[in-house]
Amino acid sequence: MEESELIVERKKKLDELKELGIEPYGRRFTCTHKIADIKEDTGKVKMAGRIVALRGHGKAAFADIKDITGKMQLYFKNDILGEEKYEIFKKIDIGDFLGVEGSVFRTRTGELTLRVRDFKILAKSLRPLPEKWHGLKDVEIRYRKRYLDLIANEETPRIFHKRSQLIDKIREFLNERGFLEVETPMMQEIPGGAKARPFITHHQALDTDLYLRIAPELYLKRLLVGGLERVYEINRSFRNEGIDTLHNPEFTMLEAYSAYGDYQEMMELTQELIVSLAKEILGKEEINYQEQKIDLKPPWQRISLKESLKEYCSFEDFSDLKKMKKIAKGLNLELSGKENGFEIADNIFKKRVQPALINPVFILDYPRSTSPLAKSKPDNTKLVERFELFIGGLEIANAYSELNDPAEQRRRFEEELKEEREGVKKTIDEDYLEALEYGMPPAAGLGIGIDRLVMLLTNSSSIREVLLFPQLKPEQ
RNA sequence: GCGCCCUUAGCUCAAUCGGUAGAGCAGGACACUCUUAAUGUCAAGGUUGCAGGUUCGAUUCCUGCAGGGCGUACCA
Repeated sequence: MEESELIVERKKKLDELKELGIEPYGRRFTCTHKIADIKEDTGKVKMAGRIVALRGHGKAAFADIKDITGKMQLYFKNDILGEEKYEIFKKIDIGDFLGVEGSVFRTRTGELTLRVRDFKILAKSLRPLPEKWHGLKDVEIRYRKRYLDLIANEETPRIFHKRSQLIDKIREFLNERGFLEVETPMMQEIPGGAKARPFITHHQALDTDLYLRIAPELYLKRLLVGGLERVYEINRSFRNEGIDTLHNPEFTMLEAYSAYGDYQEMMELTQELIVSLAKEILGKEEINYQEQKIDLKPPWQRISLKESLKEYCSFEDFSDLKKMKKIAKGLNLELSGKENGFEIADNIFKKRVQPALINPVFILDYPRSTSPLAKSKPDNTKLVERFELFIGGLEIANAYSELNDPAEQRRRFEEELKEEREGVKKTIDEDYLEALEYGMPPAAGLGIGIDRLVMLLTNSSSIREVLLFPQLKPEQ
């Protein structure tokens, strides 16, 4: 590819600097201040950052320099820097990293400005930055070259600060309550804990196929067997499925398990956690998400799956296939005809009910057939003690009372085996069943999609906006 | 996977009922020692995503491909 004229120009300056004996890629520079800490009465200042704007005035110039804490104006003046230094300054481009030294003053217009007495080039930038005023809008470049997005769009670093803060607060919240953070295998012999298509990889030395985990669940519950009563993990899971605004092949999940609890306890914990996160990060209990106002004030509504379908679609009998198919048709749902009652109901739920769940709602009591790791309800073995949490129409959390009866668990796994699914290894995890046979305390388990929670708290419409490097097809 | 839409200068955007692309920013030259989207003057910058087709002529119309966006399906 032909090199752009803009790059040629910058390389020319690079060479000229080298000829003057200036190293354009500097070393350690010790700062006395970050930009945000600089005040009018701050004396001598040494700070570093990236030049983001230049305004020349013949024998003087203003520049804006940016560090992680903010932006400030620099004033370069011929008779302060000296002729020689000023000539070097003229070879500075927007995008260069500079270490500067000087004293603070206010300009005539009142702007806090650093009068530069000396500076060092810390890194020469060879490529032009995106436009200063409109930023970088091309979504593809924003995702592929996130570093440019971070430089050009103020909102982007803000999102990732919030994301980091959120995960921090989750850890704090759980640690305070006696949960132990653990790390369990991402490469698993039998991918369990969900029913998604896994990624396959191969270990050479062991000469065995391994699967990237689709969920950490079965390993975390082995830890309950081992007596670690409260454990959690915040890390990636991988699902080899379609990519859209809510799904990325690798995504971050919180899974937490609490011995001796049940899904009711988890509802309390989940509600408390999310409310406290909103308060800490946004400073309030109301959030705006995609033109919707969401009120997080507890207590949150709890309604069974059946009741929700009754309320929004006026039917409640999962065995009435005829009626459900009619409703599905009315909603323009494409059905293959092979779906069972719940699958149709689930489709109807997703199309009709879920988008209406703006304020937080716990949907309770799912059919046993779709929840092979959940404990049945004592009064109705067709249903399990499970909830999903919806906020802003997004599925945010999934939790249940954990099934700890090994014989029942085996029957559920066997039921599951009957369902064909392409690309999913159909193997019963005997090791897990063995662990249950040693005895696992009754427990509550919770999974929260961290990416979606971040979407909610940053008002992002796509999961890609909250992932630094979302998955895209390779170029070309 | 399917459907619809998008792709023009480094960036942000114009334009063409088919007649050969224009501006701002950035970059270059000159001027300018308090500007802040600095200013003024001048010059430069493009295989209009890629490959074909129709046409005297395609950036525009058509087909295919690539990448992206949105929707839909899979993701219990």
